[in-house]
Amino acid sequence: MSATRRRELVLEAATRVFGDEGYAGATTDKVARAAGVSQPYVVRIFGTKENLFLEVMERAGNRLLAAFTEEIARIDSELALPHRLGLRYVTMLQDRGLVLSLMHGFALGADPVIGASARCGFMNIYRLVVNEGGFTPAEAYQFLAGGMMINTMLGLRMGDEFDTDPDVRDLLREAFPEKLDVFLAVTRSHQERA
Amino acid sequence: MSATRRRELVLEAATRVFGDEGYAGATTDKVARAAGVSQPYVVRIFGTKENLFLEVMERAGNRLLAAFTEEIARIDSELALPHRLGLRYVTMLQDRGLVLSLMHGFALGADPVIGASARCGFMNIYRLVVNEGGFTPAEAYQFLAGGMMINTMLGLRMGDEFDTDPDVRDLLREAFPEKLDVFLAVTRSHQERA
DNA sequence: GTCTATAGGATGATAGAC
DNA sequence: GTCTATCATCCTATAGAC
Repeated sequence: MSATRRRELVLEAATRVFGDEGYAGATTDKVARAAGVSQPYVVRIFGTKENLFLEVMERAGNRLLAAFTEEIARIDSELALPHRLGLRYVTMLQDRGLVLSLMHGFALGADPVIGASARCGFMNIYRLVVNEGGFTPAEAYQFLAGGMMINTMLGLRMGDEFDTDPDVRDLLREAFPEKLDVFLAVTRSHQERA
Repeated sequence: MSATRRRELVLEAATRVFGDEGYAGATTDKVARAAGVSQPYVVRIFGTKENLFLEVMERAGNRLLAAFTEEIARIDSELALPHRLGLRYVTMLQDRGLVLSLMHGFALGADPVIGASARCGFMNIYRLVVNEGGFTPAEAYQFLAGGMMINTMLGLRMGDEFDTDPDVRDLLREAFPEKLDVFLAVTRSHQERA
């Protein structure tokens, strides 16, 4: 297999593993097994575990930027842009690890390397919606706050309790006015842990 | 020193360490040194590292519940309750590790033990503002979303970039309409990492 | 490109003394 | 109550073969 193709496969596996276990909790061995290669080979490709995580975060950030950019460019919709970006974001949760890896990175701001990268990635989204999407700072804040709430619902696997707790039902209905089905499909399908 | 007093000291230290490094990233040895005791003694008190983290999360959740309960009971203020709870929350950021430890827990929903505890703690806050504070589900969602956004700004140590990036300034002004000074004081003081 | 073998360094937990 | 000593495990990274 070509180096770039293998690289991409490992990045996808790493995104899932980091999303579930966090940076420190994930191991290069788990990533390797998820990707179907040997542990030393993962290290060989990315140099260090830290670097692998940085690439996972960068890739996730770029995917979000690309999707939002695409949505901003659309002119065939009657819906308001904040609304459309929200729907698009929920759709992207299907790549569960993508958002979860970012969330783990967002909590590691104290780390000089990971923190710097995470801050940069976050601000890139802010800048996009303000500069290209025409959001006011207040609108951008509102939009990002909704996103962080969604991240939290995903991180908590809150969908697991949708059927058993009526309060969870109420809260999730509020958080996902139109895309509740997508959220539930994403959250409830898997169950892991070493 | 009495067992309960020592226990509390270790819990405080653990809250700081877990907040900075996350569950897996933190070590019982770092907690021990932060508390000024030996590593085996930390394990002796709490049994396992997992159990220590659970107690840290529980303690943090209870502190939030207590503060919000107190604020709900107040009758001498003209400000609306959501506003007052928001201000109160920002004040509590001074215990930086408290909120950060919770945030790390919120991202570990895939873990059967930690996830269950984290979901429970989160829903306790939701239930409090709905049942005791009289929030509608929509108001509760709005309130919690703001909280998650604040957590993210704290986790990212966004305050570090307040002076160097005008976009960060705009965003933080939006996130902390009145308590920006408190947030900056909390975020900028420390810098660590093993 | 990809693997096996393994070095080297933590880390959580236990045993047992004081 | 609290420590020192230590074991067993795990994990990142390197060496080197195919």
